[in-house]
Amino acid sequence: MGETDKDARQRILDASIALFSKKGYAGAGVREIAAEAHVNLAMISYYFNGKIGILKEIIDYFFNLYLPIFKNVDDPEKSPEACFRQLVYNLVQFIRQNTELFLLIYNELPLDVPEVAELKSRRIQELLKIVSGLLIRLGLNPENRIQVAIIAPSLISATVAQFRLRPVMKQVYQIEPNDRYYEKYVDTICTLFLNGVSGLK
Amino acid sequence: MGETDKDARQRILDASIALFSKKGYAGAGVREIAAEAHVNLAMISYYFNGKIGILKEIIDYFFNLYLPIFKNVDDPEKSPEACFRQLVYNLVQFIRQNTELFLLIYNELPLDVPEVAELKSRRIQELLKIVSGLLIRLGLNPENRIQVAIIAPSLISATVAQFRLRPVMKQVYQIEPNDRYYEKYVDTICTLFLNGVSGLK
Amino acid sequence: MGETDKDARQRILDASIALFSKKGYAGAGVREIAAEAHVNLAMISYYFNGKIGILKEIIDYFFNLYLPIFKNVDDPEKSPEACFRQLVYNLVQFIRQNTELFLLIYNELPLDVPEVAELKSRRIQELLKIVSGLLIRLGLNPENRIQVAIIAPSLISATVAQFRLRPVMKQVYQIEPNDRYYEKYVDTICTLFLNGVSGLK
Amino acid sequence: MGETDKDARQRILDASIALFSKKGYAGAGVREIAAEAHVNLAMISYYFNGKIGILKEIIDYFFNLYLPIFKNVDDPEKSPEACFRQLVYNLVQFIRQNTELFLLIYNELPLDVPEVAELKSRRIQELLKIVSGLLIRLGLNPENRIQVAIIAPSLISATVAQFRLRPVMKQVYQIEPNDRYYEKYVDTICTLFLNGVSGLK
DNA sequence: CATGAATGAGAATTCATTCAT
DNA sequence: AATGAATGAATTCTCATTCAT
Repeated sequence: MGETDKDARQRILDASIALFSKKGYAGAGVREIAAEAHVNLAMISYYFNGKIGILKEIIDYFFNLYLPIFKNVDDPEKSPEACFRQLVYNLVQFIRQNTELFLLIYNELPLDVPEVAELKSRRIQELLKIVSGLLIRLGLNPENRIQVAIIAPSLISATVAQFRLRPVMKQVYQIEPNDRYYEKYVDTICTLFLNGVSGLK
Repeated sequence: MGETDKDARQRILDASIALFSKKGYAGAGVREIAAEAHVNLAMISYYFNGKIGILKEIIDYFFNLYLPIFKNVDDPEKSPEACFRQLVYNLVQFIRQNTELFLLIYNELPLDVPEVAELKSRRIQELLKIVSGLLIRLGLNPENRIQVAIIAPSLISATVAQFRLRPVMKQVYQIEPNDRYYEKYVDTICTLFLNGVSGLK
Repeated sequence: MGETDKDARQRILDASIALFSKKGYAGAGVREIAAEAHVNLAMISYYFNGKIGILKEIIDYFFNLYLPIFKNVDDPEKSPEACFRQLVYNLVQFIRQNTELFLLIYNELPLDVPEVAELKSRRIQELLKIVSGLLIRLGLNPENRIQVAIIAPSLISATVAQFRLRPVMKQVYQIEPNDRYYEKYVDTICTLFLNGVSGLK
Repeated sequence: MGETDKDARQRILDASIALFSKKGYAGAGVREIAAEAHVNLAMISYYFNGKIGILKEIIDYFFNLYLPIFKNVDDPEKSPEACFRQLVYNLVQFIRQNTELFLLIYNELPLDVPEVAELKSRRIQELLKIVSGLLIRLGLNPENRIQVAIIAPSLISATVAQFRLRPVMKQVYQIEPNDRYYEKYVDTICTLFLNGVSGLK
């Protein structure tokens, strides 16, 4: 009984992530989700108290996975550069493994869905503080708030850019997104930002 | 009569850009748009053949404004660095002046709206080719497709990141987005990328 | 000026007959009609006081053409059989020359369009009385109201059946609807009914 | 639960038949149907996938009732005349018991509703082939395709004519459509066609 | 006469949710 | 826990008509 329960719940979450990611929260319907999850329509309200409940749960689920990535790279034994490289590597790995989930959050972030506005805002602030702290430990001047404010989100946006455009990238650049590619990817982003930040110091 | 015509059409477009930008294409309703534009509901179908027609027109309108930005910075008289700085400056100016329009396109880009899929794909490819060409003229190795493929979208995403998060940025970093701020902004992004790219060569 | 006027009016009528015939009165829209007639939408109200006005005019136009067919075959010089054959011949010729108009009236007849109910009813009664008189002159017993009541509409329905099913008839029976075919058609219907009526006497 | 289901579905079908028959498919609205069926508006899409789905179902329902009438009269024990009389009798009985359904199909047949065009065409061809076979077994020359092609649809149209004009018939001929009337009706049509066909042989 | 814009009512459909079972 | 039916609001779109020019 518990088994079936958990299954259905999870199937709804999985289907929602896939569909919200593809069509946006507003663009995907509960019927669609129920069909994709092989679940009766009414189960969505039963488990999540409506469509918005799914989104709330996804947001929480996401940040609980996502924030640790940034917390775990702060290793005093390693050089700041190594920490930074580790962060970008972890970030790319995370996005590769949770592409739909990540894009869904990234795309919905700036959209106005009143019911989750507060929730989103709180989580993003948490995140930005962590990233900022990290950049300062990498050598940026903490007095120069603007610099930090610019580079922190830029880093994440720059990293995610590939994944947002994946379908187009394949066509335009004939890229095959395999392990080797993402190795180069991490390396390029790291070099770009590490050299860039050096120049700013 | 021509006056009224242009007015109503334009008001619909303006309202749509504002609302699509805020709530996403799927999240904004035609009633809302009509109300915001002070226009009768039926005028939307009259002028644009339905909601999707507005989006198509917006996409075309956007790219017709946007692409020239990239085409116009290729001045042989100037150094590559100057060209690059000019590009980022123009880009930031453009986004500042068309924030909602820009964010709307940026956010809708990866979403699946079958009726405009082809249109979007075609325009993005156009864009990526131009930006890639620009980066190569700036010194990146054209043989190294992957590098170009990574940096081109990263540059744009990094630049737009501020605008996507503007409401949060104010709270977290106490930033006042005025002329002076954007001057620094352009400078920071340019230095970051120019130094970064140097490191990659 | 009068020229253009008359032209536009007539084009609206022609387009309406074609479209009403194809899609029914309710199924055809005024925009469609205006487009087909190469006329501005507002002209329909101008000339006909709205969509229903077109239908009224068509009904009148039709019966003013149609009723004389039945009146003109009552020639005392000819035998009743010859008169009957003349009637069916004229009827088939009329339908061939005004197929769309005829089918439109035939199909709309039983439908409930309150605004023209009275008009239709009056015209059909006129018609039925004429046909009944004709059948009596052909030898049917006028006392036997039921017989007349059955045969009069049957004759017309039987005659029009071909035209209603024309697209299907071609496929099923490989019929080519040319002059020769309609000669046989008239002959068959006449023989069928004349022999049939003889048997009933 | 099965009860309620079947009831609502059936009530929608019944109401649709009544209204489509009265006003035509295009002239009747789903709101009207839902009201007449005492059903929530959304149930129409729920059960039939929209208005057109009702029509499709009605067409199928009709022909599944209607075709057997023609198949079941081919009794080798009886004379061809007896078979023919049986057919007309069955046909009239069927139309009396399903007047609205029959008229609806008859009236919509020639109208252009793209979504059901193929469906209609297929069913009518089925029907015509059966009726043609029947007429040939009744003595018509199978070589004379045109004769068969004319008489088959004429028979049905002649038979249905009364029902189409029922409101007018009452006024013009003071007919009371009771059992005795329809007995005479069947007899008249049969004599008419049997004598008529004899004359053609 | 003719036009394009505008209107408001109504069309069909879809939405997320709820209910009884 | 799970279902299918049902609901009512809201969706987009189309309708016939009218108006100012």
